[in-house]
Amino acid sequence: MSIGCNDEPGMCLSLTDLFARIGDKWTLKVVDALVHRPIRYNEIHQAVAGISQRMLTRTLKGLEQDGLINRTMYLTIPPRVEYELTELGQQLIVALQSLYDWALVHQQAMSAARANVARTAQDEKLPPGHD
Amino acid sequence: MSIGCNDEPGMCLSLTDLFARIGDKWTLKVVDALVHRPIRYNEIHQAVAGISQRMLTRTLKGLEQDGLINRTMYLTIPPRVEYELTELGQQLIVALQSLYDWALVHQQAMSAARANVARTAQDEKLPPGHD
DNA sequence: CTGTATCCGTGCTGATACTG
DNA sequence: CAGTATCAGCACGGATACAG
Repeated sequence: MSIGCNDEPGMCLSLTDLFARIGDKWTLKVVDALVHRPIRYNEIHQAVAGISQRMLTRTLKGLEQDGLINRTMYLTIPPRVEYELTELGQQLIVALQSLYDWALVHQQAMSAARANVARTAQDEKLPPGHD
Repeated sequence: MSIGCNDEPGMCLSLTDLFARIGDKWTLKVVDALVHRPIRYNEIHQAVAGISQRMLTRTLKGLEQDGLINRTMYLTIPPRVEYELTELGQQLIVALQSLYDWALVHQQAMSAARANVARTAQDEKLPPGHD
């Protein structure tokens, strides 16, 4: 059982590198916006709350570079650009599912642990034996 | 098929939040160092190439807060502190496995796509039709 | 509509020095 | 050995203005 992030150089590039690529602030959300069907630039912009044009364009470019999405441009007036997941992109979604499932089940445990630590830290700050 | 990052607020917190927690520069590598057995601070420091004391301590604290690892301190001289994965942490490793498998299979495709794009970009910069 | 270009603040990170 | 404290650099991301 290992995820091989400190083994040989070749192994390290896999998970760590994948996270470096899709683990940023927006990529996952943008990908999620494309899950169901091809979708236009502005639609993504609306679907992904809070993203700026700059970041949306950057994220889409990155995903396109990695072969996870396709960009299709229609030279109409006004112009129209659609983005869709490639086969590779769809398979990534599938691979992410198990992690998603884990997160659904265990995020509560993580939050609880975090809250517990926070509470303990609070206690430490109280004057000892002030009863 | 969805990873629910733009759905209701409750869903969005799962995968995105998980990535926010373990998707940073070091967490995965530190976790990987703990996979096999309890391990001491300095051992991790050596196992995870390039990490600074500051980042190692921070990362360990974060993992401990999330309930993914346990810290055990032995008040010997010199002091000795061991870190180990909790049940939760070990289950996370399992969940990461499928993503790891995917990465192993497809990172080549992603790299290829990236290289292809880079080459295309090069072509665009060349003077057209100069034989 | 679909981007690009620029500026700028913030936060992450590494380096270094210090402590129990 | 196992951290903590402080500072400085830089990359990331946001806001805004502009372009095809």
